[in-house]
Order: sequence, then C-alpha cells, then structure tokens
Amino acid sequence: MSVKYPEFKFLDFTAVESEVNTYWETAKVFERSIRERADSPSFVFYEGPPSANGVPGIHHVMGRTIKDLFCRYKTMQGFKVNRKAGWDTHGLPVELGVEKTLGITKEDIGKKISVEEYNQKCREEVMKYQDKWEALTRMMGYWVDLKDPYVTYDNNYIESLWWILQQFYKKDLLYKGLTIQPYSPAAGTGLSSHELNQPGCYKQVKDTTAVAMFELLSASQANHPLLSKFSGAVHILAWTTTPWTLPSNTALAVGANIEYVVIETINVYTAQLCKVVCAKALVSKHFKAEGENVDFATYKPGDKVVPWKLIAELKGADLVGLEYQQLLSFEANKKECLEGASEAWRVIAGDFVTTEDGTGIVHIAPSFGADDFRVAKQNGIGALTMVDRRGKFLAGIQDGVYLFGEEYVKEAYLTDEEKQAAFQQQKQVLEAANKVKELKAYLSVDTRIVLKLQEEGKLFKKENYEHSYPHCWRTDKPVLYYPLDSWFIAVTKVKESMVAKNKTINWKPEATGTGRFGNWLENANDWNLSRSRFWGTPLPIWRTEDGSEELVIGSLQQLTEEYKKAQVAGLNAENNFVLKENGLLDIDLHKPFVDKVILLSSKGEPMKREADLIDVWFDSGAMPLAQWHYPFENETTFTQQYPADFIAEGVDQTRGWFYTLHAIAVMLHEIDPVKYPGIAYKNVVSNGLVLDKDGNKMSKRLGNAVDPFTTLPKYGADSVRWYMVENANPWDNLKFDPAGVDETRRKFFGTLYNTYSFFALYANVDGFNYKEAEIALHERPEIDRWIISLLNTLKGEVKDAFEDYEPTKAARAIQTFVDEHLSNWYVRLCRRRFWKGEYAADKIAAYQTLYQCLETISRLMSPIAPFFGEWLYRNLNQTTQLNAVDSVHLTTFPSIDFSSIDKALEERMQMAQDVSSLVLSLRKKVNIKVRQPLQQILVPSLSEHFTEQLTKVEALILSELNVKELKVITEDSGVIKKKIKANFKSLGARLGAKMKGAAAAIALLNQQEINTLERSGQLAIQVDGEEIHISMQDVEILAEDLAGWQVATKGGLTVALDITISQTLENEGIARELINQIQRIRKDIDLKVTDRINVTLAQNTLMENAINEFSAYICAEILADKLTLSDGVISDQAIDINETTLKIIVQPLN
RNA sequence: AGUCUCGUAGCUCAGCUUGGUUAGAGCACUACACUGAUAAUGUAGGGGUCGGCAGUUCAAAUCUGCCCGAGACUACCA
Repeated sequence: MSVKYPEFKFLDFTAVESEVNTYWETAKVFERSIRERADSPSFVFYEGPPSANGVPGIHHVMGRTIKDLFCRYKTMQGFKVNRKAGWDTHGLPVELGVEKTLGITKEDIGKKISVEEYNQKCREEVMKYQDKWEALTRMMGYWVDLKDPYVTYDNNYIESLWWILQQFYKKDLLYKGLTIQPYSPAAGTGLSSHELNQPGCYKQVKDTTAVAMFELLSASQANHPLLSKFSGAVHILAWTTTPWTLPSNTALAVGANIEYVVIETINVYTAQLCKVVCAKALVSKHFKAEGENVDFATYKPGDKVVPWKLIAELKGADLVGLEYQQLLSFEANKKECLEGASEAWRVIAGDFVTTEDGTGIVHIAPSFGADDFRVAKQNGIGALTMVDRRGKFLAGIQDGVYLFGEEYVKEAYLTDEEKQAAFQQQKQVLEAANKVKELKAYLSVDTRIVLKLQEEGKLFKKENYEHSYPHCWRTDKPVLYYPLDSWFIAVTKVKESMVAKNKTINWKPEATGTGRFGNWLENANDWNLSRSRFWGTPLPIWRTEDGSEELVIGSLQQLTEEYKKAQVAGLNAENNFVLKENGLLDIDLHKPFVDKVILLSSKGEPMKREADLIDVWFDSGAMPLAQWHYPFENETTFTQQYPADFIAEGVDQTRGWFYTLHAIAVMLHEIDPVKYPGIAYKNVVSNGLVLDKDGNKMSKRLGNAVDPFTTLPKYGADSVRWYMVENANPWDNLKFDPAGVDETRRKFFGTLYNTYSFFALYANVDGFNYKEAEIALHERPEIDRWIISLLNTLKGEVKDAFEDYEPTKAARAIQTFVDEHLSNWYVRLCRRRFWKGEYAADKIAAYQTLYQCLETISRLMSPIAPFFGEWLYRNLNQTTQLNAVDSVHLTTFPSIDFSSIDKALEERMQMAQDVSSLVLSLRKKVNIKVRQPLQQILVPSLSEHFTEQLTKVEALILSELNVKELKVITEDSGVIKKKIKANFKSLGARLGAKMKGAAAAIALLNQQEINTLERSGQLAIQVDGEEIHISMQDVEILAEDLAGWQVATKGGLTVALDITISQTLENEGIARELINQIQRIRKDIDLKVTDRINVTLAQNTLMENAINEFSAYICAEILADKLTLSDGVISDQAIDINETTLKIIVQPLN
C-alpha cells in the first residue's frame, strides 16, 4: 500500500498553523519564494513602518493580511516580491511614552535628565515590543523580512534624509518662515496638531466677547463714492471672542461677495447716534425688528428696543481699501512697530469670512490666527505681536486705569496668589478712578479691555459666549495661536504636479484618491517640518547667529569635511569626535551630539545647527530611498525598487504616510525627472478601521479591544484572515465580531475540511494516488465536467479580483464554490461513486475531479489563508507527488483552462438544482419523504433549447429526487397554459408614459393572441385607444400552472409532481425504508462496511409484498445473504416502518 | 466647520456604475428531512416603510437635492 492521505479526527487550527509555520521555517519557504525568483520581474512592495513602542492590535492583523495576500498572490504570478520590514522609531509617541515611564515632562529634559540619557532611553523604549510584533508576524503568517529591516533611527537612514533635504534646499523647496501655530505659553512650547487632537483638548469655555466699533478715517470715508454722502463718522462692526487680541489688530476682513449694510442707530452705552456697517444677513442678530425706522427721539437710555434705520447697502468689495483708526493705541503698537509689512488698519477681503456669526466682518490680528496671518500677508498688512511667549502683554500695552502691561492675557494662566494680588491692584486703581464703586472680583484682561472700549465709545455690544477652545493637553491651560519660526517644505510649489501625478495612481477605493486625498492635495499648505523635541531626525541646517548665512548638510562626508574646516579655524575645540577608518566622523547623528558640531561660514562666522528636529512623517515618507541608504549605497536596488507597485495601510494614513510618500516623490521628480517618476506607489489600498462588533472604536480604556494574541490562537489565524477579507471590503470599516470569525471557521474551513476528509477517507480505501492516466474531460460524466467548468470559471474570477485589488470578491467567490457547488452539490451527489462499485474509470474520474478541485482551491485560497492552503496542498501533494513543488506558496497561480468552461453545462446544472429544489419543496408540502419513490415529474418547456438542456440532466434529477421519470411537456401537448408579461426594460424605453397601460393590456392577452405573437413575431395591442405593435423582445412568455398537479415555480421554471403512489412504488418505499433502518442497525452494532449478514424479520403482511418484490435489491444494499420473515422473532432490536414496530435479528456472518 | 465613507432582514453583507415590476445571500431562529461526509448535510418558513423627506421619471434600493444618524480625517475661524 502506498502513502496515504493524512486523516484527522477534527480540524485543529492551532496544530495546523504551528506545523505549517515550522515547515516554512525549516524548509525556508519564504526565502526561497524570493531567492528562486532572482531573475523574475519585481513586484515592488513597501512596508509602512509600524512603531514597536506600542503593542500590536487586531487592526494590524487586518492591514497586514491585505499586504500579505497581494504579495503572496503576486509571488504565485511569478514575480519576485521583496518584503523588507521597517520600524518607525522617532517621534512624539515615543517621547511621550518615555516621559511617562520616567515620570518627567518636557521641561525636565536637559535638566533632570540629560538629552543624551533621554535619547538613549528613547532608543531603548522604541523597540520595547519588538518581540510582540515578531510573534504576531509569525502567528498570523505575515511574510516580511524581519532580519534586515530598515530602522529610521539608523545613522544611515538619517543620512539619506539629510541628502533629500539638501536636494530640496538646493531646489528652493526648503525655507525658514513664520507661521501661526498652536502654542502653549504655560508649557512654553508649540504644539503639534497631533497634540491638539488628543482627547479632551477642546473644552467648552465662556469668554467675554465684544462687538467693537472701528471708526473710518474721515479722509478715507470722504473718498468713498457711497459713504462720503454721510455726515459724521461711519464705524465698522467686528466681533471677537478674544478681546486681548484687539491691541494687535491691523486689519478688518470682509467677504468680497457678501452684502453689507450701513445702519444708523444709537449706541446703547453712549446714547449717541452712530452709523455702523455689518453684513446684511446678520442685521437681525444685532437689531430688533421692532426698532426699525422708529424715531430716534423716542429712545431713552435703558430702552430694550433701540431704533435703527437702514441707510445704505453695499458689497464687501466696495468696503475693501477703506482705512480706519487704530482701535486701541498704546505705546507699543504704534505704526512703527508693525512687523512684516508697513501697512495696517485697512479693510481687506478674506475668503474665509462668512455670515454665520458676528457681524460678517472679521477683526484681523495676524499674529494670533492662521487665517489672519495668511490674509494679512497677501494684502501687505503688517502684524503686531503685543503678547510675548509667556502669554503676557508687552510692557508698552499699558493703561492708566485698566492696567495690562506684562499681564497674562488669559485668566487661566494666573495662579491663585497672582490673581489675588492682581485683584487688589485692580480694586485700588479702578475704585480710585471711580470706574466701579466696589470691585468684588478679579476682572480678566478681556473684561477690562471691553470696559475700556465701552468708556471710549468704541463698544457696540458685549456678551458672554460659550464655545470650544483648545487647551494644552499637558498643562490643561488654554492654547494661544502664536507666530513661531519654522522650517518648511514648499509643497505649494509642486501642488499642481502632486494633483496631476495623483491621477495616475490606482486608489482602492477610488473615492479616497479623488476625494479625500485629491482634495487634500489641492488645498495643501507648505509642510511644516520643525518639531521642538529631542528624539528624532535633526534638521541638517547650520546657521550663523544672525541668520545671514546657512549651510544644509547632505551627507556624513560633507559634515566631516565641514567639521574639519571648522576645526582648522579653531572651532569644535572641545569636541572629541574621532574619524573612523573610512575617514568619516564617528558621530551619532542625533541630539545632543550633532548640536555640538560647530561649522564655519564662508565669511568665517561660526554656525550652529538649527535646534529643531524634523517631522517624523518625513522619516517614513522618505523610506523608498532611505531604506536602501540611497544614494550612498544600493543604487541598483533602489532603481529596481522604485516606485512601489503596491502599498496598503489604514485610511488614517491618507494624510500621513500616503501623503508624505507622495509629496516627497513629486518633489524628487522636480529635482530629477528621469530618475524619479513623480510617484512613490502605483497601487494603494487604504483599508478601513477595525471596530468592535457594535461599531465602536476599540480602546483599551473601554475594554472592547480585541487582543490578537488570544483571538488568533482561538479561531485560527486563517479564520481571522479569511473573515476580515470576506466580510467587508478592506476599505469599509470592519465590525469585528468573534462570532463571525467562528462562523467563517465552521462554515468555510469546516466544509472544506470535511470535503477533504471525505476525499481522504475513500481515496485511502481505494488506494487512489493519482497514478492512473488522467481521464480526458470528455470521458468524465456530466457532473465532473460541470464542477471542472465551474472551477475554471472560478479561477478567472479569483484572478481578476486579485488583479483589481478586490480581495473580498475573491474570497467570496472561493467560498461560494466550496460551500455551494463543491460540497453541497458535487460531493453530495457523487458520494455513491466513491463508495460503490469497482475501482474503475468512473470512480477514478470522480477521484481525479475532486482532487483537482481541492488542489486548485488550495492554491486559490493560499494568499488569503496561507496556513490552511498550505496544509491542504501538502496533504494532497505529498501523497501523489503530482507537483514537484513542495509548498503551495511556491506554486504558480492556477491557469485557466478555457476549453473546459462549458456555460451550457453550468446552465443546465443550475436547472437541475432548481428543479430539485422545487420538487423537494413540493414533497415537503404534501409530506412525502424523499425515500418514497414517486412516478414522474412534469416540466413544461417552451423552447427546444430548454428541452435539450433539461434532458441532459434528467438522470441526475431523478436520482436526486427519487422519481422514476421526467416528462418534458411541450406546447403540442396542449396541457401548457402560457402566461405573458411585459418586458419593462425594452418597452418602457419606447413607450414612456403609455407603459402602464401597455403592461396591463399585455397581461390580458389570451392564449390565441400569445400564439399569434409567437408565430408572426409581432402583435398589435390597444393602449388608451392607440394601436401599439409589440414584438417578442417586448414580452416574456412563461408557462403557467398545470391544472390538477402539484406545481411550483421559480423564475421561468415550472415543475409539477405526480404524487400518486402505486402499490409498486409503495412497496419500493417500504423496501428503502427497511434498507435504511437495517443500515442503521449495522452501524449501531459496529459492523464493517464489508461485513455480510443474515436478517430475520417478524412476519408482517404489510411487509410481505414489499419484501417479495424487492428482496434481491434489499439484500444487495444491506449485504445480506438471507432475508427471512418469520413468526415469533425474539430480539432486542426493532424497526419502525410506517408506524408499525417489527422485531428484527441482524446476524453477522463471521 | 470642511472633506470623505457608511446606513438594505435580529446580525454580517450582496445588489446601486448602466433605474425596469414578488429586493437577494449567509448566520441566528423555527419546523421538517437525510443518515456510508455524522463534531457533517439538505429543504422550507417567518422576518425588510432598502435611514428620512422631497424631486426627476411611465418606473427609484438604484439618479438629484436637502435632512438625520454612525465613523474617519483635516482645520479651528471672528
């Protein structure tokens, strides 16, 4: 006996997966999958580097499954697929983790702990969970080369980044500039948007807000075509939630297309008449309808309703250019103090201005708002920064009564003691000046500014306003927007190119590429590279003290040379960096070491490194180059491996890694269009989030996070992988439900496992080893040809789906094939072929067919379910040695045999399935079990094609349904009644409004008219008194019920069942019942399939006829030598037939 | 606030590109059947205002608009 197919008691995923993993490792399958394809074309994949300072979660299994399956698929398509792992090692999350571990804050770095120690700690911490990541990688069957990863903190990696930055600098794509950034005065540091997006950062706060009156310069008003006709000053109204920024006001912004009005009214604080400008849409917000056109003379101070009158309307564009008086003048905010530009206090147009709230006119303080800064710059308006980095007013913002000057602008910055002291001072001054009778509590800067405005007649309205405002996550104090120096990459210069190049990238799903990503590119701002932190890639820029000279270093070589130059000039005296054998400086390119290097400017000045680090996103975005230490090494490899054919990450990376890869790729293209094609990846799959089963975000805090380390072993990695792929498209969010994983395990893998077990069981009995010559397809029975046809159709579907990056479609197609076609139809119908009869052509054909199906499935499924695919493949192939390749992952993807696809065959098998389903439902309805044979089935046929198709599957249907004959009734029989229905699609397009009438008319056609239509191909019908000609394609003709029969229909198929049971049929039914029950007894008493028996059954008249008639048949089925009826049978065993209980003796014969 | 995704049966999803007349699967549930794949299998049944409203159309789950809900990202603005 030759080798047997392994048989198992049950499907033990854990055992399968660990066995397969061991095999992969000992046989070095992954290495071979790349090494053996050294000369094959590359399919380039980039691994987005994870950060190993966090524990991997179930969503990583999702992302990595997507990555892995396409890489495996492409490998099977004959490509060489390098998979270099990578680790993202820099950045804030690492630093925050270390701060937490050490129990320190940013301020302590350099004080309580040296930068050197701190960074050392970061370096250690960042790979803290590396073992967990590696364990997961193995456990889930993710193939990636962990032995030679790129690590972003490596000197080589940093050197590549420096080189890129230098290239950008040379091309004028790197510059230093001022921007408005979130800044925490309490912490003394700028905040990244990441930090600002920490949960709980935005809080509801109540602020004193004011609508201030900005008085137009009389000269400016006099020159205005419309406003000049008014006597007295016109004021522009602008609302602010931050009155402390008013001393820094330098402009007012209007919307060019917004409608504005001039209104004459009375200032409630001064009781003076005034003329004010605000947006027309917001008039009702500031003026009560009852007050319109009321006589001003009737107003008394304190009246609720204030009279007002609309005296002019104009567009925002008409206001642009008007100049106004500075609202609050102090020593420190004179015109000479303007920064950036010399103009100020003018009305400008701003695209961000809306009429949602306020007055439709925005107070602009360029230093304290990003929009403000931008619009001021565009209009040549200067900035005033009247608050310092501590969050205090400049000394020169001083008022005799209301104080200010070195006061914190936000109340929240004061300690209780400071507040108490300030309160005492305020009390003294304000009471002395008679501004208040008795001051009871501290007045905030905002409040006092509003009071000052009120007193000076510049306040139109004040109110408390609740809104959300960002707070520093570390100090819990409000954040200010503040101008800070930063280094930028001039992304805006290549914006058009970025947009254009993006259109050549295949996005999955497409909408993310055109929508989210495309829109983002179109609105891209310059990339702020600077980060004021410690653990990261340092900016390679050295500057002189006054900033007049700077040098961007692009390599260690250059740094060494410059260092030596500076040394010659006497700099770097206290540094003891040595040169390595290769002549290069032996230096860690991190802080604090690089900061010690002083370079020499061309004019002989010392230059120090710019203190900032670069954004970690630049690290990962530069990985296509830096992973190879390009351009210093691996030129060839880089060229082969750029750009990527495929990347895949979470959708949250759209503006992260996907963006930085793209931006850098486009800018490299600017530098050298030949070397760099302008894209970093050709295909990108952005997968959705993994949520818990109720659709909530997973979080450790809520305890709903799914731990891959318990889930994977519990259900099997392949179950999880398959579930993730099959359940929803990768780009849709996945509601991860363990019950669903279990369902996949049972439904798909269980079924496939059973199918294999079935095969193994009988193939082992018969010694089938695929040693016989392949039986030609046309010599195999219909059902074999059918499943092979479907199998080849399936290969095409799966291949197309993988090629389209639609793994879900592939998984679903495979699953449908396995569950519905292979297991539930092919195997079920063919069972008998495997256990009955001689080991001859038909049986061999069955084995060959099923083997082919299983082996092909093992290959088709292996990209998604690498373990099970491997297991199945090897179980089969180890026995037959049919394929010389020992691992499924080294095989080629199954090629489609188009000649074996027979659509007509697929169609008629579908008919057989439908007929079976209908007849079974009929049997069910009249309660006749399948074991009871019936005489005939009638199927009306309206076409020859139909008749022909049905006849070919007749035998199948009959045996499946236990019916003696299948009668096809054609028209000629006269039994069929036809039913006619309008074809809405074809008729509707033609008839339009008359469609309804036509449908009704067609439904009413009688048999004769239908026949006429069929014969002549057309017919005239009356619709709403109009004659309409219809042809065959305008209708559907179906067979209607057969009178007097049990009938069922599905689609166009109608089936009738003859339910009369003749004596012979009844006898046969009894015989089969008997067989069934004796078989069960055989099984109960543990007889072998081949043991022979003698049977003695209690005498019974009901049985007698049946047994007489079918004795031979019964004996053959139950392997009985003798079947006798006798009186007085004494036995423990009995059978139940048609509600009669009969004693029985089943006696084995040796 | 903007951009994008999603909303179809108790649950997970097809169908929507290209509108066409009982809206489909699987799971779960219930009942029945099968019993030489048995830790399996088959059949049937119930269960749906296709998120809501309006529009276009002879016809809308499908196209358009608005709204509601969930989520992601980005931004933070008087």
